[in-house]
Amino acid sequence: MRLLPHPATEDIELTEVLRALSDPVRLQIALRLSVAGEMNCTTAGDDLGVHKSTASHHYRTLREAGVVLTKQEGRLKYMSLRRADLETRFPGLLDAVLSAAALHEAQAARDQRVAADAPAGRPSGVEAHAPV
Amino acid sequence: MRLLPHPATEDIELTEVLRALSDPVRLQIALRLSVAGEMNCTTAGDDLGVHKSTASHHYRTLREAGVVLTKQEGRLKYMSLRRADLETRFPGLLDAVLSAAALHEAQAARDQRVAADAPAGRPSGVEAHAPV
DNA sequence: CAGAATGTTTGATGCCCATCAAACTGACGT
DNA sequence: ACGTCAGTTTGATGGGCATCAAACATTCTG
Repeated sequence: MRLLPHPATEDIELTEVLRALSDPVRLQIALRLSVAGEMNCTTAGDDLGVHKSTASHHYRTLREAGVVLTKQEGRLKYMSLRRADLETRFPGLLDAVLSAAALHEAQAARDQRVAADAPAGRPSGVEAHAPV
Repeated sequence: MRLLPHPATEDIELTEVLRALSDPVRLQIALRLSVAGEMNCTTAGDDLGVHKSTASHHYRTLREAGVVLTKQEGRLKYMSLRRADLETRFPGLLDAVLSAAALHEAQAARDQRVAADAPAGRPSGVEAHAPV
């Protein structure tokens, strides 16, 4: 079992983590990892709608930002969130991001069902602006 | 007193917010706003080390992402964090980011003092890796 | 050993972004 | 009106990033 190169906990940078999580595909990967714990890359990347080389690029970005830990076992690679390290360095951050992402995903799924039920309906209350 | 165009609370997107805060300059602006409350752009952008047009670009990015609210009063523009809106949409997120940024900034300042005291010293414990 | 499975690496492409400089706009003071 | 102040807009530039396709490396299996 080999470990790929990762940044040390104290070298994880806030802006890098935020940038890593600001991509929809990578956020989705992180969300899946938070639900399923350890996953291999194929499982994590299934149905992401991107080419496998693109997914591989995202795995690397997440790893180099310090968001995930990757270890190789045989011909498979397993990723997991660096929960403890991130909690040490940026308390509450990962949970806040993942909770928000989970809610957002649930809402998106709801919107899609509504759109399927009433394809010509209004766009789900987006016109009710109240920016102040 | 005029209000500039902003996204509605329910239209603020997580990935946009994360991307907006993943730039060091914008994170610094957000941090200043969190300490000082409402600020005009000149005050907020002082000593950021970027050209005023670059700063203006960052103000717009923060506004369009839904992070700040901008209102114009005479020839000045005042920005403030959309704390309540962000808390509604992404509970705990902004506080986690700002706390982490504040700590990180304090650490950076400490590192700089240490570097000034011992310019040829070791690079402040970076060699103590413990990635597992 | 041959072949399949699991990712990674290497171009190539197109887009977006951070930055600066210079011109511009809108409001205020004299 | 004239000049100034505060900030925006408009190129221009350079760099990075997301994506795909194709070739590659490594490991397991028949």
